[in-house]
Amino acid sequence: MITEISNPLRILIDRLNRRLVLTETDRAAIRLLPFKTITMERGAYLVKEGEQVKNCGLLTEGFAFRSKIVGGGGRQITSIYMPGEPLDLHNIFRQVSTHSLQLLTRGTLALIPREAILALAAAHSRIAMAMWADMSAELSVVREWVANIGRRNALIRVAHLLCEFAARLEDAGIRAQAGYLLPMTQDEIADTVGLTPVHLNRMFKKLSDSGLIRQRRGTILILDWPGLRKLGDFHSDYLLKPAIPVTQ
Amino acid sequence: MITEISNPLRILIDRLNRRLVLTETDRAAIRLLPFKTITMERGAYLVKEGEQVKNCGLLTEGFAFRSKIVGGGGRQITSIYMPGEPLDLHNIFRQVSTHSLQLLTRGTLALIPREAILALAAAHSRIAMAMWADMSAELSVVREWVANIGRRNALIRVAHLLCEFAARLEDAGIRAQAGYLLPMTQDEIADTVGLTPVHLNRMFKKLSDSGLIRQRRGTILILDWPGLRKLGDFHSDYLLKPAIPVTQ
DNA sequence: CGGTATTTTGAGCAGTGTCAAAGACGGTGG
DNA sequence: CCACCGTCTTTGACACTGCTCAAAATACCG
Repeated sequence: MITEISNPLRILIDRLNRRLVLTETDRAAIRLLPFKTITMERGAYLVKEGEQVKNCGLLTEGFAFRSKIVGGGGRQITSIYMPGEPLDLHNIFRQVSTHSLQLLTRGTLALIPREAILALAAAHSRIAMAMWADMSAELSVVREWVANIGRRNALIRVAHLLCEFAARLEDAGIRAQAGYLLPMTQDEIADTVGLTPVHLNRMFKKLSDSGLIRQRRGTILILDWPGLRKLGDFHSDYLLKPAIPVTQ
Repeated sequence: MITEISNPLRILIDRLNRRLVLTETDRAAIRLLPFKTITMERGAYLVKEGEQVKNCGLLTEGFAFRSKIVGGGGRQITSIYMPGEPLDLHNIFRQVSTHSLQLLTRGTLALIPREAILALAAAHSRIAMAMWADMSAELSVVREWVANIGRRNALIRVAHLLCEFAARLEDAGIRAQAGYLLPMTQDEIADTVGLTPVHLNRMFKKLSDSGLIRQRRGTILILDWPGLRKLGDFHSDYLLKPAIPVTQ
């Protein structure tokens, strides 16, 4: 039972199937993918900026993030990945990664050779489409981040991010609307929303003081979900929607 | 000859082929896609936030952009599209658009029914993969924008955007490194880089004063490309790379 | 229990935004 | 061809958000 659930390929199938309904043939093909499982520590690099990408990682446990270092030395996090999400479907079409991918917590990954994924997609169009759809969902989130960072002030920006995490965790089947474990330091959150750690901290305090959340290291308690949602200008419509069936 | 070149489906084939090499069968299938051509004025909406998406647009002439309105009324532009680029491969997997798509200039589009694209991709895996790869390239640009807006100051941010446009235009076969027509008002550019029009204007002036560029309405002359590149912390590696062949 | 990483607070400052008005440009109608 | 008008750009003065630097307080870990 546990092996069933924790089988990485099963997780991948479920995930893709939520994007676009797969046939039994598709599923069977995915189940044949070669992979190896590894466990890595918090902070470990899966891919470094400028490195060759050989594998596509599937995050079976733990959290990860993608980041980019700019000229001045600043770091910007451009995606956060939650347990069960496939990584690096992104870099699959390029030889060299343009940013880093690291674990936010200790985590377990299934590494699938890039070539195997490409061959699978080439052989099964629905799988290619599901991966395309998965990337489409990710793009949608990244666009929202552009809007969030570009056009919302610090307080709203932080509130928005907290809402997004809650919503995505719920999507992943983890109850989070009342609060959740957020395995990020304030430094990391600051690099996600384009603020200074110091200023981020002040915004957290403001959110706490207004009774919307309560926070301890790594934990966010949401005391007033509607309020946080409203303040954060959060509308979940940019997130994943139910899969569409493809009638061929 | 002209019909050859301006045939929207030929443009689409070329574009996808740059992402991932297509076979003759794939090309033939694309050539059979139904489409209708329309010409629209500057500012016209292709899709509005919240609207149903029925077609996938291919921009044969002109420029377009995608934008999102946030709660406070601000607008953030999340993508700029150049002539020859396919639009809305993005929204193809969702019933309702989460942002608007508008023309930046008068432009011509080929509208291809969403269903036809989906059926095509389902029937030809390489085409699905090419579209996926195309979206991957777009995601890469949007990520860079997150880093640009989140972690670079106003001056660098603007310089970076100007470099990106030059590079993308060159990619599209338009000589631009010495200067180009940039069909955007300063208001629009400001909404792209997350600045106020007033402040954007000052940054433009600064770039002019330091001899890097010269600008007149809608035209950017690049006087010192290496200098602009350096100031703008611009490295083109996040942009489109040559297509990879798929050996199946 | 000590050492290190993280969070919190303070004070002062810089960068960017706001508001307002003047200039320039480009299109239109007479 | 000119005058007018609306849009876009430019400039100024000032306010405020968010950043910097520095230090203290707190949590975590061996």
